[in-house]
Amino acid sequence: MSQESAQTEGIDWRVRPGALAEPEACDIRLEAVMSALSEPLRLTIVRKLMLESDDFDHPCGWFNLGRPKSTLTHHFRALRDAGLIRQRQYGLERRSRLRTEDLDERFPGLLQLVKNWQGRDIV
Amino acid sequence: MSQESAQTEGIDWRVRPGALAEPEACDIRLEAVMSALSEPLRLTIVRKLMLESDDFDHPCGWFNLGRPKSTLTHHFRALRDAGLIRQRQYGLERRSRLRTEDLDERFPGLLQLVKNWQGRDIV
DNA sequence: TACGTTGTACGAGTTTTCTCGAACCAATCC
DNA sequence: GGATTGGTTCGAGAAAACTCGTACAACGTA
Repeated sequence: MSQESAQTEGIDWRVRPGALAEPEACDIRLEAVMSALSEPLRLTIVRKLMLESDDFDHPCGWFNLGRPKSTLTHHFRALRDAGLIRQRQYGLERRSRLRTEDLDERFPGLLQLVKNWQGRDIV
Repeated sequence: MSQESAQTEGIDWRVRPGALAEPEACDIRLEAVMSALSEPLRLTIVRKLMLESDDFDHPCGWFNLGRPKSTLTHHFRALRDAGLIRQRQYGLERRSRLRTEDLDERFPGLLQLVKNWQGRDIV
């Protein structure tokens, strides 16, 4: 899914300027969400967004994940493609936020599972 | 994890005769569960067990999945290793049932997500 | 004993995912 | 302009997952 083709896929970039391509809420698939959350690093990201974000958007650096930038790009893209996070361009930074409303509506109870997760320390 | 070593891992085969090695309820990991459920065929299996099993155990053939036997072995083992199903040997058949109580206790709401799943038809 | 049934183990081929370096791009700031 | 910053893309290597054929084992039955 490219940003160029997103217009034809129903995403209105005039309403959410700077937003990167993502699936519509109704197109978020359970398999994709499960797959995205099967990775400890991505679980960490989602959980941190949920517990510490205070409704603001955060750039990748905020997460302190201790991995090279290209690795982070990979995982954030996986989360965005699966419909878990929304990313917007703010100047240099690409800020992420959890799609809480969409996920709660589509998969009620899912985020609570992530919230209760006790992962082994990765970082 | 082999059946031989399971005794030392805390599974008491005298209490659940014929049961194959599986993780204890408290050892079921969210990542593993998510990974197991990221596969449409396995989602299908779990959902079918949940909706149609009537509390009985079912052999692989019951599911009518239209895949070679070795493929099914692979997926059922993945589900068992992740802690989603329990398998017991009944003579020739290896019957599977969902670990509903364990899953509801450990990850409340998870099974409901699977229940609501609308997968594309695979079979 | 021979056969059909249910399922395992092994191995191979294919595909996907993860990881990360290197080069690069765009915005900001001195 | 030049350096810094936050991030992308590409490509490659390594690891994992999926699929399936083949061979095999155990059980029941004719």
